[in-house]
Amino acid sequence: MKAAVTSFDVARLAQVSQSAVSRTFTPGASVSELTKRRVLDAARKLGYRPNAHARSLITKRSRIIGLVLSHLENLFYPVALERLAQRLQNDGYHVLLFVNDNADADDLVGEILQYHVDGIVLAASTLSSGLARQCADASIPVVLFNRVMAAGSGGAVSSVRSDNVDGGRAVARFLVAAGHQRIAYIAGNEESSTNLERERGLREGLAEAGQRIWARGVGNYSFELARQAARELFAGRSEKPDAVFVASDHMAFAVMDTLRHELGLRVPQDVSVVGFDNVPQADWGSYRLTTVEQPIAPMIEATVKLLQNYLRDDETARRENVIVPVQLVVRESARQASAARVPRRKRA
Amino acid sequence: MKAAVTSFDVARLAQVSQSAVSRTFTPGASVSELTKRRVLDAARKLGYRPNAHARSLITKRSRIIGLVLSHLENLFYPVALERLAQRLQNDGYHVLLFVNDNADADDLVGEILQYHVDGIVLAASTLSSGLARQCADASIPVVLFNRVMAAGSGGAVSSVRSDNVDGGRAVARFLVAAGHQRIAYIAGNEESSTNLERERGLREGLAEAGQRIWARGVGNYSFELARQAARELFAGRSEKPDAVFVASDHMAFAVMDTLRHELGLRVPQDVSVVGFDNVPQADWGSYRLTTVEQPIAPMIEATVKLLQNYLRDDETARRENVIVPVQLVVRESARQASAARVPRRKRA
DNA sequence: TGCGGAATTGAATAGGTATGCAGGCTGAAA
DNA sequence: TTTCAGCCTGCATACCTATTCAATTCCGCA
Repeated sequence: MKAAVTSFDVARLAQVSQSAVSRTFTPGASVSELTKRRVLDAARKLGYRPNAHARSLITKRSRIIGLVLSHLENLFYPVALERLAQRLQNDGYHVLLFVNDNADADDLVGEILQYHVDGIVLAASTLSSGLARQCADASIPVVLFNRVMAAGSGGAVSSVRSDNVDGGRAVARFLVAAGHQRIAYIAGNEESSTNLERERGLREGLAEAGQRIWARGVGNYSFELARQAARELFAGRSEKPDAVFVASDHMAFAVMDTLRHELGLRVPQDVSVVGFDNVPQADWGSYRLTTVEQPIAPMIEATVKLLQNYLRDDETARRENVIVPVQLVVRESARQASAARVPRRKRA
Repeated sequence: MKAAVTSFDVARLAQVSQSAVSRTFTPGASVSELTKRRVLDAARKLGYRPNAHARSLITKRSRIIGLVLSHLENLFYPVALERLAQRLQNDGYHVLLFVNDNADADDLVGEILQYHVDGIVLAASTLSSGLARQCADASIPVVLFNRVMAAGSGGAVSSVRSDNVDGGRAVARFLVAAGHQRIAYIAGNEESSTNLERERGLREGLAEAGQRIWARGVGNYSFELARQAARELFAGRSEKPDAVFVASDHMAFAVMDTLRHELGLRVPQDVSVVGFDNVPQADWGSYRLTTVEQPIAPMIEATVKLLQNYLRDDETARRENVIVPVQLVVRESARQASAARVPRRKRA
């Protein structure tokens, strides 16, 4: 096993000092063209690369962003992950990934902190206020992606999310306009901010028309539980819902499959189904799901901006809550208002 | 901005030497219960965590695995990623993630090497032989996941993949047994080992029955291109294929949607469709896709084992190519042999 | 030719931890 | 009581790089 090649090895071969080597690899440092070239030559011959650990030890910048993720089976997250990683790579940052299927991420964040990351993005769980304060103390920006912290649990945690309330409201209006009378809701994780906000929006929107949520099930953002919820909503009732708003596309697919292939109902003729997220599959021919789009690109952009502002201004830009506007994408899984018929959105 | 808390701070508060602090956090080191407790107390009060960079600088072990990924929109990869990350976390390793949509990963691996990772998993692209040798020189194990290096391009690179040839052969036999006469193939990326092997298996299996691939399209593992390929295969021909083997589930969904909702064909009555991967969606009611299962759990297990063996034995366990057996999962997207009818596989 | 300022350069040090080494302590065996 | 092994402990050092500071070189200009 060869010993790792260090800047001293390169310096010796290039007949310069170690400082010169370091400066060659530090953008903006003062080195002449000549020595820079000799250093780069020697470095290439030896296969030298600066040691990121030693570097971040002294710079106090690791150029690593910690990312906590879960629900990878819901395409929304892989797609967001891909965008975020790409975006950060372009800025010279790297992603240290943690997958967490438990409730809270405290222990994981503990591990992340060992790496003295430059920032943390939480797209899975939320954070205890203790850990949040610890991150603030260490001047590490934390951004909650697609979720928000329970009020009162202080700490300097920012968040980026889409306008869930407005999305829910838009769905309510859309369904009411189409003449639906018995609108059901299938919830995600009951405690999650996304679910609470979407349901609130739905309720408010229905209230405008003097309606209420006619029936309710819980899918907990899981495919299987959403199937189960759909069965229960439609089984052994004299009157069944005539529309279902499902808190995520991923669950909406489960609901559509169950309605069509298990309960023999037609979508949208017998039941309208509307989802939330607009994942790629929503556009697929088998579903053509009407849904609320969470615009990933702006959400990622906002996330990166929050991190960078914090790193630049150091301490000023704290605790900002960005809300990105959403848009209803109308496809064919839900009945449309017959009066003013909207032209069908063309398929991509 | 508070200065980071170091082992010296903890030592001072706990009235011990810095060595004692270090030993407290080094499993198996020689510390008495008493001092250990005092150190842990002090550490908790100060919120101290060992600095991973400094640690890996001296240990020469970063406990980081570099992972290069792409095609996140194909659920096979997110699911594999989730499993791998979980598995490594349990062993105290962490994943440094790189997303790459270009052809080769050389520049990315260059960046990875800066972090002196303990291992590299490539699930996206493959490696130039130059970089491969450089990794070998640095004693960094490299495992190709779900792909294999072109023969001849030496270097100590291991690989884990499923038995693609056998899978292709199984599909051929299954389709032939069902009486299909005009079997088409829709390829993935033409140069990828997965595609080459799956197509070879199909060809061999058909040859057993005196058949050949009746028609062929290329989807390049993309949803949109697979749609396109399906259109071309079925448009303006007097005779159309009566079965299609698609090189990945992800493309197979596109093909099914196009056949059913655009070309008005019934699956499986008019055309049989078979995929490869067995991603979760294959079990969904709208597709019920007959497909070849790539068993993720064993593949992940093999990957981790390869890495660990290398790290343990240091230099011995190199260049091993693991092939995991596959299995045909029969659902309803393909016609079945009428003679010996197989009982339909129950839905999960 | 001489001079001042700018541009480069090298020596030395810091950053936070693990670990070899030697000394101190305890307890048990003799 | 003496001796010796076995634990613990602290000191000092190494890991690899970025950066400060002082010294040196370079260049144009008078």
